[in-house]
Amino acid sequence: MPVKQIALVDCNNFYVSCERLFRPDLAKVPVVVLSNNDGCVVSRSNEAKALGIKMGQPWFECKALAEEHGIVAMSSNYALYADLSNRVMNILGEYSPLREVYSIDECFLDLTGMPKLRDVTYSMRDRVVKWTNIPVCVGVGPTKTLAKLANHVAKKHPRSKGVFNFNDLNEAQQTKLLSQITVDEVWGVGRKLTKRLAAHAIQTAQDLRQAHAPTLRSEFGVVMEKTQRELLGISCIDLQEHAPDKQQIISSRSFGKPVTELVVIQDALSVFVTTATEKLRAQNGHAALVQVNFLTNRFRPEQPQYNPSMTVPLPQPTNDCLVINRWVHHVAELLWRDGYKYKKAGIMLGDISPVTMVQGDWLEPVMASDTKLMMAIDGLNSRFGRGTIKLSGGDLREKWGMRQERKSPDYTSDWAQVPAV
DNA sequence: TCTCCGATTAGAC
DNA sequence: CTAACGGTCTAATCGGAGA
Repeated sequence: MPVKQIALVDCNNFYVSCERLFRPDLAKVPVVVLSNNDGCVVSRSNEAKALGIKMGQPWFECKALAEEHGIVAMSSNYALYADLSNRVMNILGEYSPLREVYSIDECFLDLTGMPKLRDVTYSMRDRVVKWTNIPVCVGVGPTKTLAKLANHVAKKHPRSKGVFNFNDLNEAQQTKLLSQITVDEVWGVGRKLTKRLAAHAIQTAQDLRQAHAPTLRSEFGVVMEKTQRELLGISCIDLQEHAPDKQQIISSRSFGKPVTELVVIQDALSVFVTTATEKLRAQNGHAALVQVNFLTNRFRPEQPQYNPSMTVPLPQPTNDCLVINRWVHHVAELLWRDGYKYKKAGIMLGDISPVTMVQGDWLEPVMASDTKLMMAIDGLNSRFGRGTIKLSGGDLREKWGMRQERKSPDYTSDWAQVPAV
């Protein structure tokens, strides 16, 4: 069996690249995109990276530097990113039916056996930029982990012109390359493991590859063992063409300002229930438990802290937002304590299983009336926009909604906001 | 003592 | 001028409860 050719295509600075699409004036300017609530930096242009802005850095910490250098910061616009992501993924899907959309900006493709592979990978890169204006890099290797590393090489070395194939290296070249890559660049090795590995004198990808396997297994567990085998070219992580159904669905948000009233949190929770049950119904599931939690601001340790959470089993599994909302509101009352500044709240739907049609009659499957109502709600919301039909009327969003002071217009979902040509 | 289950940890992006 | 540090998800592992 020939060696596999697994490609990882990764969009460069994805959110920033999306924002630049409709703002060509930002092409050479340092740009960052902020997380929800304008909290921290989640995407940086190369110029912003060069100025020392760190991934995940709180935005207020960057403000002085930003003003000094004219860094442009944007609130995140997920509708825009999701739309552009779909366009990129559709283009890539034409190169191979064996495609795993791994994240909003990354995609694995199995290109094994493809003639003129080198030309194909360059063509992918060119076509995506040409058709979407989103620059991407392509890494190829015999396993997903090595494809990831190859992508890292493609990004880092300008000489590669955005494409790098690990399979083109001989044994000695592989060893040399992996010795130059620190172990924290390896997929699955994060901050904590990097430290623990260092204690075993494992500093580079090559160190990890040639470490004593049984020791690695007993000290670091099966995940690390798989990572090592993947570095050796033995595939342990399969391509997942179809995303599996979710086992749990979370909806939570930090508030724009501290919340001190139960009704305000209740209002937020209703919105969370709406979005969570929409996702649940989209995968044709129902949940058997729901969890509610509140959090105070952990970055203000001088303020009184209270982070309650309660899980309730539902008497019957359901995906009905009205039913779940009643439980959530009830639990919220039980958890609530006056005198705290709440910073965040959320719900989690768990113990999810597929809905099986209730068979009441051999000819006519019975559909509960609440199911029909939910389908009607989903239909209207998808046709006329999310929020057309929603729970609870209290217009309290202003009291908890997130800060988004620098959001770009909805270019791809609202004609009225597209700039005139 | 073993098994099950919820909570915790570590990772990714 | 407020207030000023994300959100979702999975798999593995840990630790206590109950059989």
